[in-house]
Amino acid sequence: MMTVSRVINGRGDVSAATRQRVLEVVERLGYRPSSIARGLATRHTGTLGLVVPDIANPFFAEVARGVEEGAYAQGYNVFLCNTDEDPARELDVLGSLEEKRVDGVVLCSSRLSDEDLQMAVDAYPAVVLVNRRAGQHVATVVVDDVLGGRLATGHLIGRGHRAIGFLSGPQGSHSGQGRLEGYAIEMASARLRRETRWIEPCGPTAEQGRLAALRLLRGSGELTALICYNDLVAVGALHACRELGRNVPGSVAIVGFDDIPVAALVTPALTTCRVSRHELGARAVGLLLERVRREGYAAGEGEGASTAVVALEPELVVRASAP
Amino acid sequence: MMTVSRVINGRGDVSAATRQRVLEVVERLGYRPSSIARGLATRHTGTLGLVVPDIANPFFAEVARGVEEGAYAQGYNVFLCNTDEDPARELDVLGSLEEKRVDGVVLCSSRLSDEDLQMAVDAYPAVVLVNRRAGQHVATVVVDDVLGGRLATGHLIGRGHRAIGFLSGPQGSHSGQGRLEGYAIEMASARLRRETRWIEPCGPTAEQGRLAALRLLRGSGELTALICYNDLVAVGALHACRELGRNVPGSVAIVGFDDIPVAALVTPALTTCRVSRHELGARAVGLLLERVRREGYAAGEGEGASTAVVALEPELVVRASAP
DNA sequence: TATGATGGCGTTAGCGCTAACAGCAACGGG
DNA sequence: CCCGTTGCTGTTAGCGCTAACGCCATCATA
Repeated sequence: MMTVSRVINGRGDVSAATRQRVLEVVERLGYRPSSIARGLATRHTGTLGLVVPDIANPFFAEVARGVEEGAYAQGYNVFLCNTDEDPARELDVLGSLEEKRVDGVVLCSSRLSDEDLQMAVDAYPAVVLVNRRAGQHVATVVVDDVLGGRLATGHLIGRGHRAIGFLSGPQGSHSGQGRLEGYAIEMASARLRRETRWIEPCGPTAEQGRLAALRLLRGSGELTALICYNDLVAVGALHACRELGRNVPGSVAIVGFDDIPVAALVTPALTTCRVSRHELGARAVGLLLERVRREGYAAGEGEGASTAVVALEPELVVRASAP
Repeated sequence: MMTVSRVINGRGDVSAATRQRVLEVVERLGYRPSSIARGLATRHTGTLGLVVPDIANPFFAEVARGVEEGAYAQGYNVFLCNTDEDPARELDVLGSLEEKRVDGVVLCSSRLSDEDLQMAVDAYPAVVLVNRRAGQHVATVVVDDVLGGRLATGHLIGRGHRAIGFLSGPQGSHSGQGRLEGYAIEMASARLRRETRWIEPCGPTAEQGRLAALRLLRGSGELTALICYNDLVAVGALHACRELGRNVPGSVAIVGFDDIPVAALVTPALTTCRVSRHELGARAVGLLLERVRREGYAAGEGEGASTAVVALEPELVVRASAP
């Protein structure tokens, strides 16, 4: 029995002959070692938790893909949990993952209060946060939204636009704030005028984007470009321009964010700011597994302390709506 | 220890006083029973496997959502696995799920050969197939594509169309075949002429849809309507019509399949045939848990034998492209 | 009063693995 | 010839839980 274990885990010394014999029997019996018995004995389960608001949201679906791929490559399986943006449910799934004794957790866009988040983080052997920060010493992967805002704004300024509007998305949105900040920075550094009325909050949907764009364009006819919170809002803005008889990009240039699939399919195709969501997930699971391994194999505080906070840089995809 | 177990699982007789005392201690210690130790003892892990080609594909993401929701509601956690449409990888993840001793598996669009599929199905306590059949006695949830094809075709016929083209998608596609069959049935029952050249296969992308639509419309100018394999192809057809100067829906009506998010956002908005992907997942996990429980609690062949094959009925969403 | 039939709780064993150590050959250097 | 060393394999104990049983009170029934 012990020898079998040694063969299967490839650890310890076993003669080639015995190894061969064991492998044959294993093959013949179709024997599969029980991961859960092993987990009980070793205190490592080879499982990770992935907590997202909603896997049906393409953003998180792609992140999940990145996470799963990385985990699979290293022999881990991942538990998928949806929180529905509900903090109570989030706590609940985190609890169930704890009972399942996962080796680590990737926690996306947590809606937990700072204290609850801290408690949750402490409860696990390893945690990586995505799109949410919690102090310097907890591993985190975020999108550099300020840079995104700067890229979009800088591109438009470079094309000669001076009066640039901003559909800033939901008031509480972290990414919206960051993008707006980038916009402000770039406008300021180009010494361009900024008007508060050029900034219009809106819901994150095409319809709400359309309405907000109508308000903005009617109220401030001088605008020649619009930066939109995300691509759905940008699509709404496109519809608004059509309604107002304003040509895109001739009369109004439009830039979106995220590069969702529709972005390339609407007419005119959207110029948009993208970050690889797949990479977001891949980096997160990379950080996580690094920590899991350190915890697992070298319990002695390795102190190799890799970067705890990774900020992914977005890039601008230039298409017809703002060439 | 045994009493604690009884309290936590709510089974067996425990006095109210003792229960209270146990619960207090559990609370104070922040004790979490180990799911894996329990799993080892009971041979039930409270975990399910979900195997999909690619979670980044919105179709499967929504199915996954349905599955996860149903599982969560019943206290199960789900392992997410991507196969990348690669049979070898599919076998591999199925193996790892087996080692994790999942209580059941939802297997989506399996690319396995019939024998491999059968072996995989036999290896688990419970399996439900989605979008793939494997004999009458293995539980399955599928989309009624024939009905979908009939709905799309019937709608067009009802609007007076007589010459209806069909962009039938990839040659090997199961759903494409079904939809085409529905088309044939409906055309026949309306005693309409059918031409082989009205049927044009194509890849499942917008670009390939565009090219196929160009071929079809140029070759058969008499067509007044196009049924498209899916919405992406339909978007391509829309572009093709624009290129050919043919108004949609005035000169050509277009119907797609799936109702992906773009469908409502393009102009004109797409008439399309939709089935709730969320429900697909929900039904699958429903069937699965039914079987898991039967296996688990009443080992005696309950023979309650609920329907093994569920076919979900699609519905037509009428929008501007084929009013 | 003897006789079950409970209700409440403890004991024992074992789920399937692995860590840690123990044993035993064979071998080479002193 | 002894002793350490290395290479291979077996033994023991225990990971944290629960199934199955056993034991003792208590209580209603014959």
